[in-house]
Amino acid sequence: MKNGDHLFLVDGSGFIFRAFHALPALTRKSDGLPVGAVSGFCNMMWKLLTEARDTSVGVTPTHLAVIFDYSSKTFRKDIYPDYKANRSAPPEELIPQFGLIRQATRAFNLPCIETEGFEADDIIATYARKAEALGADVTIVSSDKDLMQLVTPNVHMYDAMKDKQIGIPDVIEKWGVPPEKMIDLQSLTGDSTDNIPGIPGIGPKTAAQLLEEYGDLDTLMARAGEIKQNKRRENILAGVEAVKLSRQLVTLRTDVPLELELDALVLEQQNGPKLISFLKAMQFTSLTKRVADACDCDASAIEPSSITVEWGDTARGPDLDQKAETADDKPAEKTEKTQKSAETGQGATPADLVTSREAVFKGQEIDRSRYVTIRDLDTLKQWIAAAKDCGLVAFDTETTSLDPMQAELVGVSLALQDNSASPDSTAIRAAYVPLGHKAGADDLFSDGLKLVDGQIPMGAALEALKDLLEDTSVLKIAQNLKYDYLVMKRHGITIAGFDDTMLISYVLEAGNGNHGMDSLSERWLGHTPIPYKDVAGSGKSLVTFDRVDIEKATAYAAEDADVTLRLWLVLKPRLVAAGLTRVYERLERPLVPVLAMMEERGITIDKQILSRLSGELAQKAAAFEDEIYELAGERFNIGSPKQLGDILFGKMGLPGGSKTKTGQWSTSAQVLEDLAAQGEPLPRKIVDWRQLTKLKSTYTDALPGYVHPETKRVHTSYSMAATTTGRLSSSEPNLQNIPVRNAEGRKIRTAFISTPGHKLLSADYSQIELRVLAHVAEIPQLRQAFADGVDIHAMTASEMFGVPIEGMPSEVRRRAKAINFGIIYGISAFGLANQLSIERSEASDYIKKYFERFPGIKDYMESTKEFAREHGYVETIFGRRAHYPEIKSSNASMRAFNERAAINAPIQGAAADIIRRAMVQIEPALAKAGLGEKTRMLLQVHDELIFEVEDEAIDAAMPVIISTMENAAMPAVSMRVPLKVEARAAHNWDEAH
DNA sequence: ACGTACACCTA
DNA sequence: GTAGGTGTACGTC
Repeated sequence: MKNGDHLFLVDGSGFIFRAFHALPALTRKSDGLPVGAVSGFCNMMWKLLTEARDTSVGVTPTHLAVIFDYSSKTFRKDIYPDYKANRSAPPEELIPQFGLIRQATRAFNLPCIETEGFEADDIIATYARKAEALGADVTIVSSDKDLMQLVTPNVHMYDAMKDKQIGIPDVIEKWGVPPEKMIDLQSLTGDSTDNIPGIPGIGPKTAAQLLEEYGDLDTLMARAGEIKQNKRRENILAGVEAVKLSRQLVTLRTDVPLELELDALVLEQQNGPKLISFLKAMQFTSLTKRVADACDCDASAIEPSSITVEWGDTARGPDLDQKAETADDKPAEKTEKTQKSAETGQGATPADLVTSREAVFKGQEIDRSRYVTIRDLDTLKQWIAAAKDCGLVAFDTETTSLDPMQAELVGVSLALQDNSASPDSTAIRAAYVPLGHKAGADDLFSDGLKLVDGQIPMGAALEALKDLLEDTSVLKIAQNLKYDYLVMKRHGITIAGFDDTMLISYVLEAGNGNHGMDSLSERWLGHTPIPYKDVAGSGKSLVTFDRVDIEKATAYAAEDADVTLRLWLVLKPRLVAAGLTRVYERLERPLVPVLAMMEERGITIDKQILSRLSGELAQKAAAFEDEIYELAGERFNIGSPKQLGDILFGKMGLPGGSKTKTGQWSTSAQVLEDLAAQGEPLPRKIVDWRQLTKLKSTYTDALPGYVHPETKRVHTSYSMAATTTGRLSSSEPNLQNIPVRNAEGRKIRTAFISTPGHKLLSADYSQIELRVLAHVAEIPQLRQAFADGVDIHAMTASEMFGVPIEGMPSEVRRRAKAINFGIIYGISAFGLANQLSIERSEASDYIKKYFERFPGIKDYMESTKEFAREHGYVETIFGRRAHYPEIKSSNASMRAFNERAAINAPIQGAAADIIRRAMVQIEPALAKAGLGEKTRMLLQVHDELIFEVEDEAIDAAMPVIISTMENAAMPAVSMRVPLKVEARAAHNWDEAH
């Protein structure tokens, strides 16, 4: 930097607050995301960059930086713990804009500067003085009086909102003292917003007058005794210490360590498309147009960029910015021009919210006496209006069943931040709206159940709630929202614009405990919510929620909403601070409506097929029972491992293979197979009997019981937050473990059928986990094999054993296949030996050989373990984390187990991420192809998606589904290995698979 | 009535 | 060797 250069220093943090209050409250059209300050910032930056010369600044910048506050733990806080202590939390609408303005800065290709321990003002002061010393001119884009001490003949300030330059005369005019006396003046006056003490009774006018009279602060303090006014003299004499402290606080530091030198701030060429991409995402149409014109770009050809906000972009269609996202643009991570070290941030940043929110809510007593019951429509409407005003409401439903497909709505609860007391109040109010509480004897001798008086009619309440729940500009917060989503969907309401505290917790802490509301409440709020059984009883005395009296229900239900809101306030900033917003917004939140729809659709099963199968299985099992009793010489309960063990290893004296951890003889299939191999007839029959009875009890007998009385279909329930790796789980019934591996079991799949005029279409990823492994561990041979489409297990065998692929014995391939799977599972010699029924030493040799042939695998395993030990978690290529808190356990087997799991998680988890992405993208892709009504996704089985497709649409749907799935990793991650999907359609699941 | 162990189904 | 859920037996309360 040299004489004649002109450095612009933009006070980013100051601008945000100023713009927020000064400019109209603009929100993004599509989803109500508040963007007023962002808009003001972008307009100002564009103006500065393109026409600064024509404004009152009068010069064009050669260097420019945007400076932000980073840490609330500044050196001022060390000097004076109460510094900025009475500063309130920023308004909710401002919160998402802090991050957006940083993103805007990067979109403008400008350095975005923040340094831990210092405020933006100190950084600005340091740059300004350095530049000045080199002979450059400086313009500080800010109107903050705290910066006025920096003004000199070469350093000006610029109030962008008033388009007014501020020089020495302007400072004198405004404050009555020249810039170099601003420190003295501020030391006397103090600053109530920053909690800087100063002298009571002395404001800017008096301070200026005193400084004029005595020259400077030191002289004034030395001669304070001469002041005539009694009160003023006393105050000043009593405030010597306060003035000293204040002077320290208001004096800007000019020695901040700078990571970016002045020369690094040189103004670079604008990247038109990058900027337009951001502006389009913000939906700033007129500025987009101006920028496009100026840089001669075709804005319509540029995709909106991926932006990350703390909350509010809920209504964004799942594919809106999907196409423009890139793997390198992760949230809250360093970019090359961002100086940032870990730790907390300024009142505004997520990191600071993490600290402050936790401090407020952890252990804060929850006052249930404030909960209200809403019994009339007017009051409900008032609450809804208040919710709209806040833009934020916690919501919960109370129903008659845990199954959302069966549940009848009994009431809803709401919780709001109570802003009536003061704008930054952390008080929360919550209410319960009973809608379907019933009372009366439910027997033959009475009139039966009657609705309790004092409840809003269901229809009217739903109509009012619909207005709130479908309004994307109000963020609905729920715990396990998929449940409430389905319940409300069945009542004609499609919730839009939401956050789910369960999913936020899952993204933050998968692997650390569960994510149910009660445990989250204990963990984060130190509060135990009323147990459900205290309200509805348990066991024999259990009643459905509609029979709970309304007063009790209010305490329970309102508390749920209250706790949910508190959890959100505590957890949401953590998400941003941890850089996990993207995982949450891409892989979790958009899946909620998708899964809800899948659950609602269900799948048809043919009860007759199952019933016939059940009969066959019963007969076959009975035949085995006779033979078993014959061979055993007595009747016993074959299903009891204990009794079976006594027969086999006690009475019959067979050689016992192994014991279970409780000391019982193991009767596992493995042990029985071994005995059968020695020529014993009984164990084989036990194994076969078990298989038959397993199929009967778990599938053919149980499945018909899950057929919904009205839809006549089976509606599974997916859990989004059950696994550590990111996989879904399925229950009631579990449709992810329907038999497939042998002919007898596969018959059960034939009972899963399509409705007339449709077929079931099954599309599954081929070898997805090995492909992920090839990608993450960068194994050249594996990548090549997948690129060439060769048999991966045969290739492995060939590499390891030197056997040519042509004419390879199946046993050789089988071993290689087991090893490949073993690798994914975090191989151990013990496990592999078990799997292949070979000696440990032999398994050990295989593993050694494998590592020699594929050294990248060993590297991957070691580095993954190291990462897990260091961080306590591992990450998928999409950024999802899986936590292994026991990875450093002193128990060797526990430690080894955690290491294997940690090795597996990035592989299994990435595969899970990929299919999640596919699921989010698939319905829009089908809709775009005009197949939305004809193709319905029904089930997910980890690497497989099952659709029900109209016969005539199958040929069109199949390529859409295949390409969406094969490209699902893109563009977030560009896989170095192709993904392969195989699909087939048939009348039943067995033939389709 | 509820929790745990065992066995076994899936990817 | 990874990740799940469910049914049965059997213990405890």
